[in-house]
Amino acid sequence: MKKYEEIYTDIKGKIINGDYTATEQLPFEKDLCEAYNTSKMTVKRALDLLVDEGLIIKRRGSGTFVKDLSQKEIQRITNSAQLDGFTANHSNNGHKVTSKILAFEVIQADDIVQDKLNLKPGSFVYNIHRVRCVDGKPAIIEKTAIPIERAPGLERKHLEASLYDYIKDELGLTIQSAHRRITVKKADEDEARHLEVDVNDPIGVTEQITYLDTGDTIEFGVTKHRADSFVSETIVNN
Amino acid sequence: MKKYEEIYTDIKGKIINGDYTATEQLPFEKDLCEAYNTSKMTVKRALDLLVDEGLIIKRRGSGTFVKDLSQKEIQRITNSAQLDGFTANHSNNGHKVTSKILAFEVIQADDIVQDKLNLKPGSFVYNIHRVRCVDGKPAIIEKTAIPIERAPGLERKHLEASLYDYIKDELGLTIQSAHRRITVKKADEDEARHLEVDVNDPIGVTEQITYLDTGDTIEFGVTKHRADSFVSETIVNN
DNA sequence: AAGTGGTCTAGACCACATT
DNA sequence: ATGTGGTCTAGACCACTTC
Repeated sequence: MKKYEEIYTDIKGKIINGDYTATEQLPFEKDLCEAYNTSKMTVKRALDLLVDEGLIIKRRGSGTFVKDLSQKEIQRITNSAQLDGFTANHSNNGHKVTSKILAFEVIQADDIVQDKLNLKPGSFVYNIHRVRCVDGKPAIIEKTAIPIERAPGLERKHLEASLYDYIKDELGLTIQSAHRRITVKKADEDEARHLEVDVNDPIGVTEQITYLDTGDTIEFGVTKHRADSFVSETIVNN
Repeated sequence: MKKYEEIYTDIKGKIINGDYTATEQLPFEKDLCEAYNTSKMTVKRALDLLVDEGLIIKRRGSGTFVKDLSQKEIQRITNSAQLDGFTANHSNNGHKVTSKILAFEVIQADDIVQDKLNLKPGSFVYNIHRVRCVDGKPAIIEKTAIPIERAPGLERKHLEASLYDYIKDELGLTIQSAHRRITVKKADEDEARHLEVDVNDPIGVTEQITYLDTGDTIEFGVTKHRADSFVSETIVNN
């Protein structure tokens, strides 16, 4: 493990278990350098990770402090996993994820998909339309477009399990990032039927463009969530 | 301006105006060091900002590349402002923001507010309840709790303009970060009346804890958005 | 084997806050 | 004046990709 990760993990642990409490001042960087027997840049990097994560703040001239976080807020920050995909996200919590496949076809990308995936006009994509269930209850409707040349050999059986696993394990590709956009709408008849809610019930919509570590787009997805299972959490630093 | 910011700004500009196009390889860090007459760590830092922002990706052993972004996606990334508050966010776009104050009082924090702001039991907070309008049309309902001891002298007139301006300019405090949570709900009668929508119409809800650069909480706010004016965009890196 | 980005160092100097 | 964190350097060595 990298040195800055060790320091990061160690200090984070001390915040979680209460060795460092809310608003408490951490040791100075100088002292942390001695304690961990390392250089200033490395300590700074470890602390910056904690700043990004929302656990601490730094003030030039004064020092470094734990944020004024409630215990619940610390838990929330600690348990967040962002880029794992629907299957992993829920099965890690002991739930069973299943998929009902409504459509699986190869079509020409429409204007929106073409733009989002930055494809040439007339490009073909897999068009996948699934209802994802958690413990047998429908949770989301997912429409996914994947450029055919980036996922050759995609089959129906992959859709019943995890698309992300197929991309990672079978294609050997690495997902690097996702650009997300969240909106809200009323359920239309289709959505209501599939999600087992009433027409006009509120729905959380996540649009997502997913990028590989090559910089190429791999997926454009629109996900429609039942209101009762939709939450999105982020931390914004200045 | 800091050197890494200059390099960051320069390269970002070249991506925006098309000097570097989608999927194109950037010069090697070594060459950028020469070009900008600086050291490796500084170039690396500039590039890492672009990675965080979602514009480029780096691959050890291979090089640095512009992501496969559509022109629209580049615009979206470039125009995002996160921590500015409602007033600034909309008036910068040439719109007029007004506020209707529904409540302004000092009360004891309830359990939720107390937890979110990490206050001691029995603490007092300003309780502010406003409808915010853009160009005369209601856009959001905002309930805000502010610990009284952190914002002494808050008056009604500050609420008609921007609360953030008051915090920044008159109290001389600096906002450092915000922890956000987005959910979805049906409009109840109150919400429908204030937002001028129908009962049970969908509503986007943003809960936000705002922190100062001291690490202290300054605000807990719950914001209810009309569906037609609600969007939230984020970039998730691995 | 050569070249890429990633980590880490030991230290200089700077900007800012406190005393 | 002292001490904090922030920036930057010049270079060593490492992990990984490509040839």
